Amino acid sequence: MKTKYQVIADEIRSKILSNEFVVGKVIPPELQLQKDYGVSRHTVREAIALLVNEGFLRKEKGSGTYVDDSYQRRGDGVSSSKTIGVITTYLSDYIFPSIIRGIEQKLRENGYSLLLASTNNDVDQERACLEQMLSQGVSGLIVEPTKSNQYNPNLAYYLSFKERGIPVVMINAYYEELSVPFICVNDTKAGYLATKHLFEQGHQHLALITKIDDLQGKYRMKGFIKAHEEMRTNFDPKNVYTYTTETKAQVFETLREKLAREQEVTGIVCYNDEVAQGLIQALAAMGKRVPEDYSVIGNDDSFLSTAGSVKLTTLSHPKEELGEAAAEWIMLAVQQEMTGNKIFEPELIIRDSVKRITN
Amino acid sequence: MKTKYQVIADEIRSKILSNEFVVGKVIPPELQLQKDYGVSRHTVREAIALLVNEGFLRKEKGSGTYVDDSYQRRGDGVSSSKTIGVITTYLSDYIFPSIIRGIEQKLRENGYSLLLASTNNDVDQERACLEQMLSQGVSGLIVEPTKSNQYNPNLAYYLSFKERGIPVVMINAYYEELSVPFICVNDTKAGYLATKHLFEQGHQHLALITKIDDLQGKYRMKGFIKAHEEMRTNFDPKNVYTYTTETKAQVFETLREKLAREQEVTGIVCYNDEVAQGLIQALAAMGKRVPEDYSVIGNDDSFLSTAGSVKLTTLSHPKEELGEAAAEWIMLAVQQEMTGNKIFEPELIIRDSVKRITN
DNA sequence: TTCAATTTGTTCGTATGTATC
DNA sequence: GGATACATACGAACAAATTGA
Repeated sequence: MKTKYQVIADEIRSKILSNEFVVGKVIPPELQLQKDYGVSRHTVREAIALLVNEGFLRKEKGSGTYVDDSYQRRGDGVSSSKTIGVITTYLSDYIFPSIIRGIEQKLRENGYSLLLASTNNDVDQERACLEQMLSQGVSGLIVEPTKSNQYNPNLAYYLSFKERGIPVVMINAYYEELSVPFICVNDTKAGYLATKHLFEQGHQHLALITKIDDLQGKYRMKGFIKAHEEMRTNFDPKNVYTYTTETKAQVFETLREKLAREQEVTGIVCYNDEVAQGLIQALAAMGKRVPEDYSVIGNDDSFLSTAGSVKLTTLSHPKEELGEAAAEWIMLAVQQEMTGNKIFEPELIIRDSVKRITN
Repeated sequence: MKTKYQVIADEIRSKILSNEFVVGKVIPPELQLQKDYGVSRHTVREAIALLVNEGFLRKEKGSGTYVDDSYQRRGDGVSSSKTIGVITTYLSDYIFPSIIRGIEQKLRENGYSLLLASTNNDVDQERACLEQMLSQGVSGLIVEPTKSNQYNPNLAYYLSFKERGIPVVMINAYYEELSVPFICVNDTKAGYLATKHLFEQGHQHLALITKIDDLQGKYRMKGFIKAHEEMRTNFDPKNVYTYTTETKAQVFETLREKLAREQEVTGIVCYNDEVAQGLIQALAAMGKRVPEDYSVIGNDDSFLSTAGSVKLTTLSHPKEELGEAAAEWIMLAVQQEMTGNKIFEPELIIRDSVKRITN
């Protein structure tokens, strides 16, 4: 269990790293902190002593306790000169290993080191990762945002990087509230191409399964809608099934019931290959086959698209290439050479999960 | 005027420097010093805290306060940096993402950072990685050895870590020339269990495909041989097919010719699931089916074992758990608490790629 | 310049928790 | 298990430096 003074020290450290306590300014006096945290002055002093030792604070008798930044230029962390931080949601799943591989490869070729952390798509863990990167003094940061379509409580940390002149680039998605450069796939187009392909194969009533806690899901839905508009077709909002990281496990249960009632639907656009393969299994459990009974289309061209019993029609994703692009971007940015956003265009990859329908 | 605790600290420091308090020995406990100097315990603790900070003393809870000599090598690598280097052969392939995930998870939970690099199983790249880790000043290193069964030209670097007091632990394999602690799977047993299972299912003539540039392949072969000895059966050395990282691509070509000539062989033990799935595809191209024509057994229980058309009978691998164990080991080692090697025992996982033969 | 308020520094006392031998 | 030794936490008092009225 953490001791009181450690907890208080952690909180103060967080406030420093998120720029709530600004470098060079005083923090509240001991008496105030004592009241704030409901502890004795001794305990507050222990916490402060810890942070002074770490180089986050500096005390001046009679005046106050000031925020210091000497922790950055101590031989403590890694030699910050050529270290790039990488924060992703997941490490071992899906296409993430490929992206990380692309980043690592490129960085090491150029003599940079890679400091890695993952958030498991949880904002509290994201905060911990950001604090880690700030204390380690990385010279650049590549981030895949956590829950990019929800309000993010860690924006202060990102601003903190900006104020310290540490470049940040986002991959796969970005926080719309924040003007941070990004390297993404054109997800609207991906959703559009998937939907259009099903229309072209003669499907008239489509469903969509999409994730709505991240921006990719939102944009893929946007493409789904755009294709409908272009076809001058209306779609039934009931046929849009949404889920989040937390409800992922239950999505197929609710879907089975609903799909049984919607007899018209013949084509289903999926958020990604993982969902598409899950859907195919769920359909199989209902006695429905792909592509005979339903046409299904995935996204990301992951190993899952060719791993299951049905080879998925899907959309391409740059993976390694995206990782390499992010690495190159950040290395340029560290040398003060800023470049613009980069957007990869997805392409349709036709395999076996879509059937042509003729009326 | 000097404060009381400064005076006391000065006296204790003098006693250390004049060898009255000998390096490595305990100094009198707080209660005693309190009486000696006629002050409160708190004052004694202030004095001791000062000296601990200067590196003259080291406190051990429940035991005592010891004289330390770390003040002599200050500014050196003794710093409390909390960065662990991780070097693996591959990042995005096979079971490696899971292992890395296990390491990352555990390290971050405990406030450590992870510096990542990969060698692509190439010793030159391994050297670059090791140099990077040394210059970054990591406080511990987790390594999956590159070509562990071949002479390694980078042993000097590993010795360099040892000299600097930076703990190193190897995972999956180790360099036999080097006495470095390791966390591995019992690969001999894995090979043995696989072979034994085929015997038990009635197969009498077995082949082995194994990788011989790493130790795992060597040990898995050892298990293969051990099972034969136990069965008092001879095996034909012609039926042992070996490959290396560089010849991996061609292994199935040579195998197809040879297997066509060896009519007796009905069961094949594979180095891992990747090879097993490749074999199944190569056999399919010859018009042979698994398990009807050949029984095949994989290793590592990777996602590949259930991804293909045939679900593989294989052997378990701890993956995440191994990563976590490595992380825990290195964190203990950084705190000078050394523990021994750890060996995970594999278990047989029966799926569909082995057929029972009756004569 | 002085003075009072504020803030950190030093020192005492006491009680309880927890690791080690 | 019990004694020892360090760890955490509370409370109180006065000292010393700074700040701003």
